Amino acid sequence: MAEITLNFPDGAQKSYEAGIKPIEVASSIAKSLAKKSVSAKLNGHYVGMNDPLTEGGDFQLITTADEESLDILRHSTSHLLAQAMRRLPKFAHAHFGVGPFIENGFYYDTDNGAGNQVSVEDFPEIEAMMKKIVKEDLPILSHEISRAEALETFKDDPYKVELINDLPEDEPISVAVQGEHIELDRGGLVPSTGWIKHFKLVSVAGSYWRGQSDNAVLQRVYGTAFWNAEDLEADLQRRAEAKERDHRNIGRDLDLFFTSQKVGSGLPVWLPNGATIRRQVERYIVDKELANDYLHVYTPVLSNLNLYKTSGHWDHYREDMFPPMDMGDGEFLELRPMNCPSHISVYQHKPRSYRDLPLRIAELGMMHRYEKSGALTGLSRVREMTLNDGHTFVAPDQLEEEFKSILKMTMAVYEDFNITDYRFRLSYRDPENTAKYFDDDEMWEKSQAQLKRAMDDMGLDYFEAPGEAAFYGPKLDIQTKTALGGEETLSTIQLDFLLPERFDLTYVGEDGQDNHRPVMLHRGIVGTMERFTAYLIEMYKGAFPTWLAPLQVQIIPVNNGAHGAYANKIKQKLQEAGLRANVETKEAKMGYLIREAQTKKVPYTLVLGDDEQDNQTVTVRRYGQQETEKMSADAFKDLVLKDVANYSRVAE
RNA sequence: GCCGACUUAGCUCAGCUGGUAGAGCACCGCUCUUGUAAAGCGGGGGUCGAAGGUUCGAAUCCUUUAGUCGGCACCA
Repeated sequence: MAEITLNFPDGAQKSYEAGIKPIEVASSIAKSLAKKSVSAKLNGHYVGMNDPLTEGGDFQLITTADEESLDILRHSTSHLLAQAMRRLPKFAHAHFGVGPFIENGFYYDTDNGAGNQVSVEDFPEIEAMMKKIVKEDLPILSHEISRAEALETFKDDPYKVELINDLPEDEPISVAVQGEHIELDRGGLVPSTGWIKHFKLVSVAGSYWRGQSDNAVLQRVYGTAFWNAEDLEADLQRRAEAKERDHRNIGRDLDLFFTSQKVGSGLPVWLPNGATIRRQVERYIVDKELANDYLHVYTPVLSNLNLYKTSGHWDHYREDMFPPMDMGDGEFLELRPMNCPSHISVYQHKPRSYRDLPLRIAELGMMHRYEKSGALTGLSRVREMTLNDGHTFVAPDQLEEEFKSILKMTMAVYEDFNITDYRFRLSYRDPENTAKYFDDDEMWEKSQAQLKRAMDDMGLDYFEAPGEAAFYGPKLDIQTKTALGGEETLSTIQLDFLLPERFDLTYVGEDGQDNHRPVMLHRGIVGTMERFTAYLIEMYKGAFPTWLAPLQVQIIPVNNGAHGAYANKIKQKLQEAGLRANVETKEAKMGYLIREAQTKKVPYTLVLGDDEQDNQTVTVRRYGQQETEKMSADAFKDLVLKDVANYSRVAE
């Protein structure tokens, strides 16, 4: 029998008889290792623990201690789900799409025919069958098959047939078998169904086959799995707690904003509390921009449609714009979907010299987009929004430096908000589908390289995302995760060689010629006020830092009659210092009022009675704390002012 | 926009197979009136998302429609 040589990750080499299984290799090293080994990798490809090794090479065992093992578990759980559904009469003839692991679990796309879709009500029955199959502890074995065999095996599964037909000619096709169930599969599975003990089906939702909106919609069943019950329980708990962070719930509980059918879908109304938070953010960012040489302007939300025809927005986004208003005299007005053409008009208003550059125009610009109904979500996806928009016009040789300075300002803002969880994404055009983008290969190559070079210069980590560029150029997007786990763009810096061309922007160079073409940078730091506020709500779970809190100080007189006047005096003192304070006059027991101040997450609660009044002091209780502290009214004022001045930064 | 689920008082929700609406919190009133997470009693409030239909009778069944939610697609 032939021998094969395996190279282990620690550098060791060992020879085995060909046909040996990873489980046997593991046992030869240590019994305990065999017990916790989930799968193996040979030369970077998965091999099941019970599949024979026919060749040597770099060999690695994956154990339950490896992060990767969770992916394997979840991938296996998706197969288990499919097998269980097939065993139930109701789903015996269901067709299956793909069933991969994802970040927090797995999903499987199913098609049980219109009107018979799987629903959450079916979950208990499916889960019960899954558990039964786990008990059967069916071995999971993989092997290669020919294309013809594969097509024969999956002939009743049209989606699988499509997948097989789309595999490149030279790609080997493998399947995974567990009991009566067979899956088209590349590997990375647990040794047997008995390994899958702790799992849960989470939700089901429609989803286009292969992500193409002209394809059929399949029912995507989501689930998750863990190695032990505690982790599963903790994850389900996390999912439930994430809902408590949802800005839509907090927005209602704290009276921040509402949306209603009466006003219109996707058109949020900012209540006083929410408006206060927004106003603080707006004042903050405008001041920051002014300090960074931005020139703030006001431009109309409504403009001549031709502006957007020239810019290309009309061509690219007509479907997502509000219909133009026909004024009857040949003029068409459009609710602007973007502010760039307005700021370009500012640039064009008079001849520009190279000495003016970089020219930085900024505005809290309100824009309207007719977002598809299914996309609307609270404040994070709306039809009317105000963008923290800025456009910088630079000479081509100033581009990289300006890019870097914008990025520095952005990161300084993040520090003030104590935003630490973000990633840089370089968004390039999709090389497979260049039709959606401005057609100038050289421009794309050059600007994408410039972007990358600037990031490398600054020594920042990033990932590259083909297909995420704007139609006019590549961009740097700063990505974050929302409370509910969604990926979201917080800030963006976009390179634009196109619009200066389209609008024929020029500046007078040192040579006196007014034929030099500037480059534009589009940037948003705190994004739209709507989305950013939603983000803040979720990040702080409604417990806003003092500088943003709608109400900063709640004052509770022990007795309205006896201490009301003193309470009002303190309130006035605080208000004169620019703070937001309120005296509670409701007739209620103190415990009740204290509780209310805490549930409304007011940063500071003052209780004022005889003692305070006699000594001109206040008794302070901070949000989330039980202890109280007595201090002079002035000391308290200074304390809060200092807190406000610190923004959200981590206290020194 | 697509698929599915949901829509009952300001909020959270109950209301079995059709017999014309209920709780808690909130709100208002009264009683109580001095110290850190819910005092007691009483009251007002809903054409059950909307429109059509079936029925002697519809919150409940059917159709259409709107919105919300979960995803997908889209996201300048």
